[in-house]
Amino acid sequence: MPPGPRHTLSPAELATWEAFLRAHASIMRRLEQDLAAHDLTLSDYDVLVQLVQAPDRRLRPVELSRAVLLTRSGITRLVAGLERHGLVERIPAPGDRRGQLVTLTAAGLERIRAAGRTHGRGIRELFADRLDAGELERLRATLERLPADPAGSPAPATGGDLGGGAPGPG
Amino acid sequence: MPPGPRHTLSPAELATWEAFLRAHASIMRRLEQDLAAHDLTLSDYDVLVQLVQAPDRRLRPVELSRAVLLTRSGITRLVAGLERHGLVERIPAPGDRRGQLVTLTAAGLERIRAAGRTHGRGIRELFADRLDAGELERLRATLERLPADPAGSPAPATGGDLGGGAPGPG
DNA sequence: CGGAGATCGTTGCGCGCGCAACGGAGTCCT
DNA sequence: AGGACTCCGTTGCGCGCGCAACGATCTCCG
Repeated sequence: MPPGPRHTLSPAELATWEAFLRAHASIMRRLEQDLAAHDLTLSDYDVLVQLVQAPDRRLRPVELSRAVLLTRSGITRLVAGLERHGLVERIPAPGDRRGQLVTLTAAGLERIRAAGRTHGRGIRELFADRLDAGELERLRATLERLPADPAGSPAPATGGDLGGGAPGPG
Repeated sequence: MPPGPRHTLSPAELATWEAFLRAHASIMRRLEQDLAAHDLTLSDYDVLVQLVQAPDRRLRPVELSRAVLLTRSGITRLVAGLERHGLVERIPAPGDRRGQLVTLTAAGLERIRAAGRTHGRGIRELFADRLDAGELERLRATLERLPADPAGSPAPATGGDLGGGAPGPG
């Protein structure tokens, strides 16, 4: 009974898969701890990064939810927290009375810059600096053959709010 | 001002890092959905797998917490859920009146076998089958150069319960 | 033996987040 | 104009999980 699609993972496959999980878990935990020193979660960080990169440093919540791995409701509450801490402000969106614009404050800019240095250093220590140029490039090529879908199944154009959902990679 | 340790991530580094995050997020979401069809979370699955592999298919909760990415309190509640669904039983641990043994029931065994097929197929589709043997081996070698620490900083032998914590990779 | 300290499982609390549903507002089509 | 969809941000609810603290128990050592 030669090859054909197996129904078990080979030891090599299993070992690689486990190394993948292990590496991700360890790195993320460390990065999370690092950001905690700046009083930020990883999601906070992602959102603030989107804001610094945005034109005029302002974005609609729904755009944030598309750019980051969070639903609209998650964004609502996260932004509320950032606002309480004075890192962002919410102003009514010009030309759309439903929505608002989330804008980065000076304090927010300072915070994300400081956190960004920490975060960048962490990624280098835990990830980038451990791989040489060739390894890095091969890793990228390999990873890009794995799934990178933004969300679950696409949405049929049904009724109300239903839809493919917000969470896409960050 | 030639090389020296930079303070920014190069575009190549950033792209690889992002591919890493993206791949992990997409794959995990899919695997989670697959397991939901068996009414299990990823943590449920991990715990059940530990049990099938254990001698006599029974383990102490504290051993589960060491084997899996969960604290003792997480294990308590997760096992309570599994017990409610009849997948495990808890019996007093012989020789240690503090603790118990979590044992897999027939239903639990059946469930983990079915879920295991689904899960294995998912990992193959999303991960293993997308890489050829050489790629897989190189990926494993690369990933094993990244952190794989079980927990945060090691614990000084202080007082009471404090300690490096339970969560180790799963 | 007895006491100090460590370990086990549990529990109260809080956080982060998704899902579903809502009212208000925009858009499109007749 | 007006009705039907669609989209926006918010909110109530529930889940999963860590942290810290507790009582019960085990262990080690004088």
